[in-house]
Formats: sequence, C-alpha cells, structure tokens
Amino acid sequence: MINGLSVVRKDIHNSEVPALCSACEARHRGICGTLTADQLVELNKHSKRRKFAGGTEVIGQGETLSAYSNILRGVVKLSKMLSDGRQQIVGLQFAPDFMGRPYVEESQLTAETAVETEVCLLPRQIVDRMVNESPELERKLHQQNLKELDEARDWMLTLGRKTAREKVASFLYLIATHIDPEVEEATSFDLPLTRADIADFLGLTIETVSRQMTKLRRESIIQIENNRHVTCSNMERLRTAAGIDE
Amino acid sequence: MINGLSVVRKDIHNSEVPALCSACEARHRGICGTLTADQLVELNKHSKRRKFAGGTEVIGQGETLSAYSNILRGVVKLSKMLSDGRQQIVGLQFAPDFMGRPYVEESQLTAETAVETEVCLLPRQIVDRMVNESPELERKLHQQNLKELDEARDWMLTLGRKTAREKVASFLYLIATHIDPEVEEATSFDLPLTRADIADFLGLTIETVSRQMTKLRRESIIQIENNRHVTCSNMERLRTAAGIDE
DNA sequence: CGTTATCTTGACTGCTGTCAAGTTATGTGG
DNA sequence: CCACATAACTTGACAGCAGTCAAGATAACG
Repeated sequence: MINGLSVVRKDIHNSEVPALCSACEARHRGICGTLTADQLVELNKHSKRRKFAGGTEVIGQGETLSAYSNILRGVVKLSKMLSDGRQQIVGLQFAPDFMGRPYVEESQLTAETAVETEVCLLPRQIVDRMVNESPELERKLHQQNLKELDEARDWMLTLGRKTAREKVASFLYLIATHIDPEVEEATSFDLPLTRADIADFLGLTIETVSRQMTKLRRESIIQIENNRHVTCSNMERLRTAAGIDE
Repeated sequence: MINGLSVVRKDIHNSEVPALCSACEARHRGICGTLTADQLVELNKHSKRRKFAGGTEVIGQGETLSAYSNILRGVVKLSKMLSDGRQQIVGLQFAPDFMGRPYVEESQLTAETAVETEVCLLPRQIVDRMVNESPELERKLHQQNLKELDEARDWMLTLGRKTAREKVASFLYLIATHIDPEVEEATSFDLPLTRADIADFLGLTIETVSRQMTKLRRESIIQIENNRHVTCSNMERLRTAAGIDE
C-alpha cells in the first residue's frame, strides 16, 4: 500500500512479520513501521533486545557508534560535559523514541539510562543499508530528529529564560506528558530522574531543585511521596507555574 | 545582475545548470548540490533571490510556511518567546545554511534577519515534490537538520552550565568561526547582533553582556571598535575564557 | 545639529549557589 | 529482622553572581 518500489527480494525467506516485531509495533509505532515484512525479517535476524539497569552508561562521549536502538521501556539521558566536570543533560528519550545519530561515527554525547530500560538494538550497518534501500525509512529517521530539534529548542527557552521555579514545574510537566506513551497527561507518576539528574537537566543545583519542589508541594500544586512519586491533581496550575500559557 | 529570473529559460529537459546556481554553488555548496541539472532548472524557474534589511521579520511564530530558503549572505536569528515577553534566540543561521522546517505547516519560531541578508527563496511545494523524487535531497536536508540539532545541544550546555563571562566568550568564538563561510576562524569581524540580541541568545541581560565584554576588553583578550567591531589576536585565550578546552 | 537608539557604568537588590548539618530512603551483612 | 553504612534528599545560613533601576556616554540617523 505504501509503495511497490521497494519490494526487494522475494527469496527463501518467509515474509511474515516477526512475532516480536508485531507485538512491539502494536504498542510503540516506532521507526520500524515503514519497513516491509521482508525488511523486518532481515532486521530481526540481527537485532536483539537488551535490558539495562538504571544508571548504566550505554554510550560514552567519543565512543564509536555501533548500533541504533529503539527504546521499548524506560528513560535515557543524553548529556554533555565540560572539562571541569560541569554537566548538562541535553535530551531525555522515552519509549518509543529511536536513538542514534546517523552519518556520524563517533558519539558527541553520553547516553545513560535513568531507570531500568529495555531497548531493541539495531546494528548500524544493517540499518544504514536499509536507509539506502528505502527512502521511507530515512524520512522516519529525519522526522524523529526534527522532533528532537524542536524539543531541544523548547528546552533552550526554559534554560535561558525561566526562573528556578518555572524550570522545575516545566520538568514535572515534561515528565507527566512523556512518561507513559499511552497517556497524554499523567496525573501521577514516578520521577525517572534523581534530584542530581534534574539539576543537570535544568541547569540548577540539587539544593535549588529540592527547595522548589518543596515550595510547589507547600502550595499544593503537587504531592510527593517517597521522594520519587509525584501526583498533580490540577495540571492547569502546574502549566501556569511552568510559564506555559498563552 | 542580481536578479536571475530573466536568465534564458530553455526547455525543461535541457540539462544546463542555470548560471545563477552554478555561481552560487561554487561559493556555498548548499542543499542544491545534490540536484540534477534538470531539477536545478526547474527549481530555478520558481525560486527568487531576495534581500532583507537587518531587523526584518521573515517568518513569525504561528505563520504558514510557504517557502524554504538558502542563506546566501547575512545572519538570521531564530527565536522563541514566552507570553510575558521574555525571549530566547534558539538558533543563528549563517550562509550557506538552509532554512526551513520540513513536515510542518506552521512555524513554531520567529525568524528575523540580524543584519542585511540575502536569501534564495524556494517554494515549499516544489521542494517537497523534489524531495519525493530524489532521496539524495532528503538526505541533505536531514544532514542540515542534524547539524542544527548538534548546535542546539552544544548551546544548551552553554545556557545551562556556563558563567556570564564564559557565555559571552563562547558567543564571540561562535561568531568568529561562523561569520565567514570561507574562513575557519576569523580574528576580526563585525558582530551581527546588538547587545540586546546577544543577551537574548545567552540568556542574560544587556547590562551583563556589556560588562563582560568590557572585562574581556580590559584583559586584552579582545579589542572593540565602534561597539560592533571585534578583534581577537589570541584565539586560544578566547577559547579558554569560553570554557572550550580539553 | 538635534534626536533617538545603543551601549556603558554605577549602586543596590535578590535569586540561586555554596557550604554545612541533619533527615529520610535504600541496601547489605550478620 | 535488625544494625549499620551509604546514598539520596531536605533544610538552614550565608555569599556572590547576575538582575534591576538609573544615569550618563557614545554612535547612528535624519
């Protein structure tokens, strides 16, 4: 239906969609959606699922990129560091995001899981070849990267122009809207990041993050249980605190 | 001579590269480089060069995107605003950057020329059609957007974690390395941005920018003439002041 | 030459960072 | 299950960097 052009090899391989993929696709609608059944079979032969504990460095700054991956569950932090150790998280990736930087051999950032995370690893060579074969796939990657660019620019406004209070509220709202791929705005969720991570994401210190969380709690904009679990009964107030209003 | 529209139009299937394009390509190696001669002729029929004075709003937040453009000369600011007027510049585009946001009808940011700027306007419809015809073009657009993503993330580190001094030095270094497409590191250049623009780019106030510029001048890391012209004889010291060192 | 925009400088305030102590969670070995 | 150690978080006191307000200087412009 999408196109007949990229019907490639009709060979010994059976062209049914691998069971693993169809289960994944049903839930995640990720990058693989544009592939033909044949291509999925081919990719599935080389891909593998992996589960990482929270706090695992998946790719380090300067390391060789040998694979792309689909995030099936969990959260990954992308960060950059200055030589003196100051750190900034420049992106958070949630399921069902695709991770990887095409056309570049070496990572310019560090990728680290924030919580237990499951991914589907796709060998670089295979994907790169498929990109050449099917323009639809390149388009999908392009769109994923454009989404990341939009998100990065949104966050630049937060980093450069918002107060500590607005930054923390913005972060909470971001998590509420991204933590569950099936829910638009979760009113109750576990924070995938420690206070230190949140500080690195917002360009603040741990102490300031903590103080602002306490303030938001005292004003009953949020409730906090066990440090990590947040409930927000009135999203409108959270958005206002975040400076998201028109 | 500037206006290329009246260049002889031959048959669409004549495969001579339009004179205007080959002159442009020689200097800028932009997006059009992947097009066939036929495609260039086609595109050239509909494209037009335009010159904007500095401070012209090219596209407003929320406006319909009717065209892409190649920057031939000048600088364009991309910015976002909060409802109360706080503003953040989220990207600077120099020649020979390609400007445009594929797959989206409406601009999420404002584009404004910082100085007198000349662009080659490419109608959206034509380019979108060509993208479907030639995967090479999509790839080129993808790569341009990836470059912008890398730049946005670099700048997030600056916004979130650098001091005012480092921010200003980082900005000066950015201009030194981008203002002239033919020079890697210019030691002498005119600032394309006012102090107010610089403040909006760095997430600072005008006064702080001014004070830090004065300090860098007093330390002889830079010289300033007429407020706008900067000379830096020792780039290494500027990089150090910018926190760019490994 | 006068008007206006842009930029610089100073005095002061306040937000966020720093340093330090204390509290609450999490995990481990006995 | 408890005692202990460690990590994560909160809170307080204080300091300093950058913001605010204000005035004056310089450049741009008609």
